[in-house]
Amino acid sequence: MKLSTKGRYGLRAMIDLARYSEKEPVSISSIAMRQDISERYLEQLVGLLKKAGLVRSIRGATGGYVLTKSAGEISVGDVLRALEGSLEPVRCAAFYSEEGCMASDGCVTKYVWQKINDSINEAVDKMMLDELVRESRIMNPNGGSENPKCNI
Amino acid sequence: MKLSTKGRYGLRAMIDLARYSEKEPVSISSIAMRQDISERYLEQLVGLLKKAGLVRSIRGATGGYVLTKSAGEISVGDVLRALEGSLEPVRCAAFYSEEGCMASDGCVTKYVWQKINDSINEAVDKMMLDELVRESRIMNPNGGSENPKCNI
DNA sequence: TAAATATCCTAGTAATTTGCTAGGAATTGA
DNA sequence: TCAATTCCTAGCAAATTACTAGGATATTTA
Repeated sequence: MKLSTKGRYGLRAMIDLARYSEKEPVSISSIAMRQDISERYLEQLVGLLKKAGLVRSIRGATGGYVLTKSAGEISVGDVLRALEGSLEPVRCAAFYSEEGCMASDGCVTKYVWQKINDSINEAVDKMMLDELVRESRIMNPNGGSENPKCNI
Repeated sequence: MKLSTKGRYGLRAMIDLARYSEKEPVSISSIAMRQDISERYLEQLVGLLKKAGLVRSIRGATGGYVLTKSAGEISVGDVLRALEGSLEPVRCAAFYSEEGCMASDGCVTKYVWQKINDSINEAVDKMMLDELVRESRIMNPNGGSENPKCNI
């Protein structure tokens, strides 16, 4: 039940991007430097955020990325699902996904997975990015990593 | 953010065990047959449940396993944590676990991981095993797998 | 007492997933 | 033109997962 580095790094990157993209587009390299994430790997993560429509890219020199919506309209859930694919604990946990399961009715544990799925989604969908950006400015006024010395 | 087969199979096994161990100990092989799980693999899973103190073993012929407490006193959370180790989405999400992280204060995302962790634990800790056993008897009165034809 | 049925313990291992690195093409501002 | 950027795909080592396997130990029953 662990989040991968995609989710962990990607959320940090997104907070950073939200924080620094108000005046001008933010480049991958600047996020990578501040957040201490491999530039090449981060490229791929931001690619996922773009594919999900959370960020927009500006190509060429002085290019970079900006949010497509305000930080107050983007939830942690939006970000994590864009990066991790889905947060459901089991491949059949979302009520709409019958993917590969013939049980549908006779399955007792499916009820459990759905409850877990619902509670995760509820938690992540009520945390919005602007709140985390505010937090970041307070905790780390001079900029830099959202989690200094974090080796997790 | 997926549960492994340990958690998935293990919870099914535990529901089965709770359902059939009222009169006599339940053997690994009978659970394995009903739930269609590899006997040898299931041995290991039940070993984890025993180590966590949720079941007690009776060795020798006619032996098997029984619950150490009533099914109403065992939560889904107890079972899943016994099997998966911890349900925290990131290794620093539980407020007590500073494991490997030097950030403690300056970390913005930790707040997010804690919220997710709390919501997962709240969900799994309020579902008790007896409820699932009741559900199982209704859905599947003749016994057999908790999730027939489930290939997940 | 021997056989059958259990749990118990540890090691090995193939397949999958993760967490990157690498190369290079395309775009754009100065 | 050139430097800085995004964009796209492939490859790959390390870790993890999901088992299988072998065999020791305990207990009941014939």
